[in-house]
Amino acid sequence: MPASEYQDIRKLDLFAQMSDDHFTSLMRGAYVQNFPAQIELITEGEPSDFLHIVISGSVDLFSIWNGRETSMATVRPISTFILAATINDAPYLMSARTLEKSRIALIPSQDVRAIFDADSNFARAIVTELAKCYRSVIKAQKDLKLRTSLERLANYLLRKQRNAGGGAAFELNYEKRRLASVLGMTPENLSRAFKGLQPYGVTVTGTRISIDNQADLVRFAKPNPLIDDFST
Amino acid sequence: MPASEYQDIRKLDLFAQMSDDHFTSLMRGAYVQNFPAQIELITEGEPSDFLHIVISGSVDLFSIWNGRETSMATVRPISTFILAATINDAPYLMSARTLEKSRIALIPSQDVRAIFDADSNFARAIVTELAKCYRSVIKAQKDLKLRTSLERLANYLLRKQRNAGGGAAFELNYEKRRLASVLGMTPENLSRAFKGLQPYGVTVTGTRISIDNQADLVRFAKPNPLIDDFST
DNA sequence: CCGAATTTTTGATCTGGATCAACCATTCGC
DNA sequence: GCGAATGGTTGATCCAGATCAAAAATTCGG
Repeated sequence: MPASEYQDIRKLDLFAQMSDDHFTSLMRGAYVQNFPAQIELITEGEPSDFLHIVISGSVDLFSIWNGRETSMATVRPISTFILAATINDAPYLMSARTLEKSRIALIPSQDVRAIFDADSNFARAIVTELAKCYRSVIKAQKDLKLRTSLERLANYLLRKQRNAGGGAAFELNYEKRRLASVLGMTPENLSRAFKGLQPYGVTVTGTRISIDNQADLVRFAKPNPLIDDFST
Repeated sequence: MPASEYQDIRKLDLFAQMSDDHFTSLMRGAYVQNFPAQIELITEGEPSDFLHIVISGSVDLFSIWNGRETSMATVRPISTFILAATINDAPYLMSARTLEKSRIALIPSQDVRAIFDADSNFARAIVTELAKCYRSVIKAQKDLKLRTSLERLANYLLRKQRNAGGGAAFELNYEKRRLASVLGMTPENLSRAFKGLQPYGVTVTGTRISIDNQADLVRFAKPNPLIDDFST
């Protein structure tokens, strides 16, 4: 692994406080890889051999039962996924695929468990991360159960806008059918939903979104930190 | 706190392995209270001052947005709730209210965080518990998103049957309206769903369920360990 | 650049489950 | 034991979103 990347990982909340020794031994078995879009990284039911960390890009966690598929969550940089399975040495509950070109770090699960027991700062950080993951799932569930698809899209656009820098126009960086899946709806309904947001000043040109009337859209979307704020 | 309850709490996975000293000091700041039905215990958005443990009765975790309310989970004895908020010292994401007369233990969150740092067995137990909670939420979400209400009920009955010893007949120990809420449907639809399972050999007499054709019901329900097995 | 494959959009229809409104069946307080 | 409250069932209607079908737009391999 390149030294610069090594330092980048070291800076993550998860690893920042642990001892040098432990960090080094954790990284000895780790590697970082680039993946194109639409690559299946893990499959539900398999044993959890590696803790995954999204360095850049984004990953869709999804699940299949009886021929039906549903998207469960999106993981964005910089965050781990399948931490719970790693910790409990249990099979993955979800499959994961890249939504776009992504850079992923993989750390052997047994190393994570071993160092967890040896380094209390690392243990503390794991707990914080796990609690964060738990809370984001709850937020996603609230988004899904309390909002219509139109409201979900409106709030998604506002979040996206914010982490694109806050300007009126920004790029949607994946295909609309993927976005539909992420938002828990069909491509047809996403298309209709975009039309439904026109009265609130949203214009769509290909993958470019423009929010022409911020106040109106916010009034309609009613964003709420207990659903939309990923930092808490 | 009565000695028997003290022992019950001590037996929880979360507290079983920690030192006597630390357990005692954790309990010193704790108190136990009886609440009537329909009392709001916590409100989403508030800071998480106490870790809650349901000793008897049951508690509904729910959330409200824009005038709409949805039930997120039901907590039954003996288990904790809002552990993630306690650990991260973050605001509650859900509100909680008693469904029936309930006895609840409250442990100051700052004590939990302090002992977490001092007792590594407790830290380990917290992580395991948190990972378990995370995985149950994921399973519940898969149950909800991938299955129809009829399929959810069928799988619920099979799980319940297994817990009750595996015999063909067993008692439903919930009121049906509570069961409906747990399964994420209205009482009306639960009633219809029970009728819908008759062709698969399910008969209902009051709160007594009888599964007359196990193979048929299993073939319809398609239970899956990655959704229905609460132990992993 | 061109034709084919893939997305996206639009329109029509269907469906699972919610809601509303009655009507039975228990349970409970007096 | 009786009326009232609560819980459960049944039927009718409604709605968000899925599905199906087909046209329009875009992307991509050669």
